[in-house]
Amino acid sequence: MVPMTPKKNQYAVRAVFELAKRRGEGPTKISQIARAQVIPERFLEVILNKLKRSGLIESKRGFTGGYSLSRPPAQITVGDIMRFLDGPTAAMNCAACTETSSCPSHRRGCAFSAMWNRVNQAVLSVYNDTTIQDLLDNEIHLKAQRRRRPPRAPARTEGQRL
Amino acid sequence: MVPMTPKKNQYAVRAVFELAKRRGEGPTKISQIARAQVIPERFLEVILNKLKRSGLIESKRGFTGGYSLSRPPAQITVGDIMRFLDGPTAAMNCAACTETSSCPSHRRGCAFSAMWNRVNQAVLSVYNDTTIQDLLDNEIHLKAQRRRRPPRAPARTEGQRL
DNA sequence: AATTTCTCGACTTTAAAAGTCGACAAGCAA
DNA sequence: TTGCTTGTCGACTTTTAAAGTCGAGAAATT
Repeated sequence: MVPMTPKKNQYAVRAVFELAKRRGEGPTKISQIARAQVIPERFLEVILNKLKRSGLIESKRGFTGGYSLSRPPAQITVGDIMRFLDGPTAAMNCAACTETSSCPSHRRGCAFSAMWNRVNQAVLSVYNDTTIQDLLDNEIHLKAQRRRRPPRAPARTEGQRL
Repeated sequence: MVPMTPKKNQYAVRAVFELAKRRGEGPTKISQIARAQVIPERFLEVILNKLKRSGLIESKRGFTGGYSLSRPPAQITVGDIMRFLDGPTAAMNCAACTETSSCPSHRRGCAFSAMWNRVNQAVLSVYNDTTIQDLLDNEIHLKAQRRRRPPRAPARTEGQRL
């Protein structure tokens, strides 16, 4: 129904999230992130390397090396990550109407373009409204919830918190 | 950035849209729809055949055969089409947290699940709020606009109308 | 009967995502 | 300065799902 977010993007968000969790502990190694977030290490390598060029994260080599966040989690949105990964190319294009040939009435926006734009905008809004700090806060809440209740009870309040 | 809606789904919407345009003219043949909407004919065959089982469209064989809409365009939403095509399976699953193994904190919703849910919900809302009639109305508006202006002028009011 | 159309399942192709690798460069520590 | 450890980089391979094709058959129509 809703097209799945690419794994690469998910990994990227999770990795940044993990860095946020460990902020202040000095650089975190790829291997640590990979283990904590269950991401294929060699693949994560590629992702982080690319992500570095966004300026969102920094790296250091050698024995005490690793990655670290370059700004506070509250100042990084999921949208920042997504936007960088997919480049400005894929930013605003309508699904059917960008390629001249595949859309019968492509001259000046077809009957569908408004809808595709609204979909894009809707997704973007969520991403841009969600900071890494928000995700961090979610985790804390969930942990507290888990501690308070008997283990393994089915989740009750799902999907409300940002 | 925003994952592209599958072509199959786009084709389906466009096909239903085309049927809506021709409502009242008797059954429309696959070949006609394919030509009008620039969809590979043999592929459209598969799509329409499947879509038929949703009850949204009807078919008739033989010389005067073809497809037709089974309800008024105002009573069909894009969501109806999407929901049927992807089945109830893909309906509500979070990107990373449905498979036990791929998400480190999968027990009762991870820090991310709320966000993925919000994305899903956002997209769904647009789809469910958009009827085929709405799309029809868009087309009429665009046509009128085109007639009123000198040809090939750049689009001005883009992405506002439903 | 002949033609036209949809029907159905199986099949092939294509493209992108996902994942891997080897060699190298930088930093630390003994 | 030698030898670890870590990130860097480009090229490569694998896997997967989407996209598209096909042939034979079944219902209508003339």
